Amino acid sequence: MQELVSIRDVAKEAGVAISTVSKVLNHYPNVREETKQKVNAAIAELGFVPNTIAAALSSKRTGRIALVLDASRHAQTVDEIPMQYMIGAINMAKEKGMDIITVFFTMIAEMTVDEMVRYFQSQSIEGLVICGLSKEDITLRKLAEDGKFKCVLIDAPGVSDHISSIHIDNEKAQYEVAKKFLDGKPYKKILYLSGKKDGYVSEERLVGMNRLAQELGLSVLVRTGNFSELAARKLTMQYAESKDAIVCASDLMAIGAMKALIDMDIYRPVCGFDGVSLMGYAGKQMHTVKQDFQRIAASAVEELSCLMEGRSGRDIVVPHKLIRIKYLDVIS
Amino acid sequence: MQELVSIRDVAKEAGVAISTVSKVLNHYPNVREETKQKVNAAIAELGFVPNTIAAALSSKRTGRIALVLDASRHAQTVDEIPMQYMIGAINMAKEKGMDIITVFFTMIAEMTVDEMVRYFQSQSIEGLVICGLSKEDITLRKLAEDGKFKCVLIDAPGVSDHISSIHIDNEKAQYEVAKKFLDGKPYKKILYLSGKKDGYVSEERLVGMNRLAQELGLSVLVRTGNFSELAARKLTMQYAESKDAIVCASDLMAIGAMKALIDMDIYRPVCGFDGVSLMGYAGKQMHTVKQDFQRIAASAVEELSCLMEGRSGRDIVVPHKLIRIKYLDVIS
DNA sequence: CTGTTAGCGCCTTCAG
DNA sequence: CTGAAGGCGCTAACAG
Repeated sequence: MQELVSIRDVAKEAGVAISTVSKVLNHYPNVREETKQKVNAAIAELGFVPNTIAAALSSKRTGRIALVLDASRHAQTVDEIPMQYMIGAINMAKEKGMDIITVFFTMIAEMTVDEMVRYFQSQSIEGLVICGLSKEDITLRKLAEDGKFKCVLIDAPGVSDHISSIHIDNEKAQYEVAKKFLDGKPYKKILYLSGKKDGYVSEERLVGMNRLAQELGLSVLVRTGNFSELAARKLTMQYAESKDAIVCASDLMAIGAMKALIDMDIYRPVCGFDGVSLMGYAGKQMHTVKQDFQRIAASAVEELSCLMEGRSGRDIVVPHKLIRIKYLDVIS
Repeated sequence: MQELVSIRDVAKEAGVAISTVSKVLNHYPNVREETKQKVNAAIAELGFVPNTIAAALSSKRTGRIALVLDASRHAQTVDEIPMQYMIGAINMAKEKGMDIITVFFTMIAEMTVDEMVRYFQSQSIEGLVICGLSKEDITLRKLAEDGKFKCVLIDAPGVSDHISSIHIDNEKAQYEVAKKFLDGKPYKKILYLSGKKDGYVSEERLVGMNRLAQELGLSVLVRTGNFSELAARKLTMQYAESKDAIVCASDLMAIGAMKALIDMDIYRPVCGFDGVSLMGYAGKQMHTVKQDFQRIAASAVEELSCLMEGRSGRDIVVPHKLIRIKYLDVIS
């Protein structure tokens, strides 16, 4: 019902062999310019569309990858970050001529490593971009390390021959944004809302914060907010009164903190991390790191395509920016 | 590198013919329970994973669909609605054993109908779920009507033998939410921020609003906000002062209006439409229609799978709810 | 109810 | 540089 014209027809039309058409399709080197022209003319003439399914079956290379992400971890939030990842990844995949499907953590959460392998194999997936793998996701971690699939981890370590890692310099970013926020100000007693207890990025950010504290002689109370807006809200209500300012390891927690402060009817400056536009809706102008999630995901897909061509895994650090963000506006 | 065990091996292991294995795999009726057991045992034993690529090539049925959506139309917003669509669609696709890819309007915006057809054909796509097709998207509309692909349109009309439409009753929803918002209140002069000038859903919502106005004897000033937060902001600044209340055809416009009112330092009640959680961040409690975008997308995928099995297109109206929403909370 | 036999559309050695 | 031939893993008639 769909495919009417096949490589066979093109070959006939161009007066060449099937394999020759295949060769020009796949940009093989050894084809005379002249025949290439003929073939391309025939392709255009017939409106031929190569059948990727058949190509995949034959070549054993599907060019299919999966974007694995968490769309539910933060129950109370909007979905800006995963959406940005998707946009970046999907666009890059298209550019690279790869096929990409999206898989949510929840869809595979209950599976064993083996079941995951089968699931992805049955989909003919060759590579994975995994966003925000946490230390607790041991099954997924094993899947990555297992070696059946090439992997790019966003915001998680674990480079090997078939795994790359891509992330910002969290330590530096936290240091810088907090410094810009605090330096030269009289705020000395800081409430720092950290992410996860043993989270990869959380730990790095905490190191950055501590380094700054040392440097500026701050006293920092660290509390674990689990990247949760609600937890941040509660912690703020509990600890903020006696502090001068609040630094958060994520924008979402910054929003929770800020909303809490409003409800408490006290003012404390708040500093975020991520640069989501949702920040602009929270009320006032806020300092934050700006992560370009679209670009990060795009780079991840690019890296994955390299891995699939045989290159070895590597560690990629992408740059970040510092901004202040407010409703409908961004100030760099 | 991936598929080690094939249907052939299973057949050998089970001591049956290849086609028999295929039959149990595809749940054909005429297989003796006993042999079915044997085959399944062999499958489990060998950890066999059917290769969907080969199956698709052979059967000419790929079970692949595309979710086509707009992730950029409202430049200034977060991406809650498209994300909800994706989650609903992807989960249902998995449940139905279908393969789903996401395509953004921007990726195909410049294409002709023909190019779109080829693009989807090359991806072996058999059906499309198109979200928020507007009257201006004539190329995409033609693609849908062309008949090469089964289509389900979310929030756009156009039922035919191969096209279904799915949406809430916009007229009723707008009537109801505005009624709940206004009935029994002294607000008589209403500013109504409509969506698009000739938009499908916009027109219906406007009808609902007008019906209510008639009924309650309201005077309604209608202005077109294009579903834009910024436009709503401007219109509010321009017209709100002399009005008693503002009714908006989308949550995003409601937020724009509300933020404007705050900046103007006047108070006017605002009513929204959609029920996005972003509303909760905008400041105060707001009335709104609640659309369950996840369910809508899930139903769309389900409907598409029916279409692909040969059923004719139809018009599906899904129920909506009315809620009041505020930060981290929903009041029904 | 089960096995045999052609392909699906393309890629890929291998001769020519 | 080009063509012929043999699959990739599976499905779908058709025989048996």
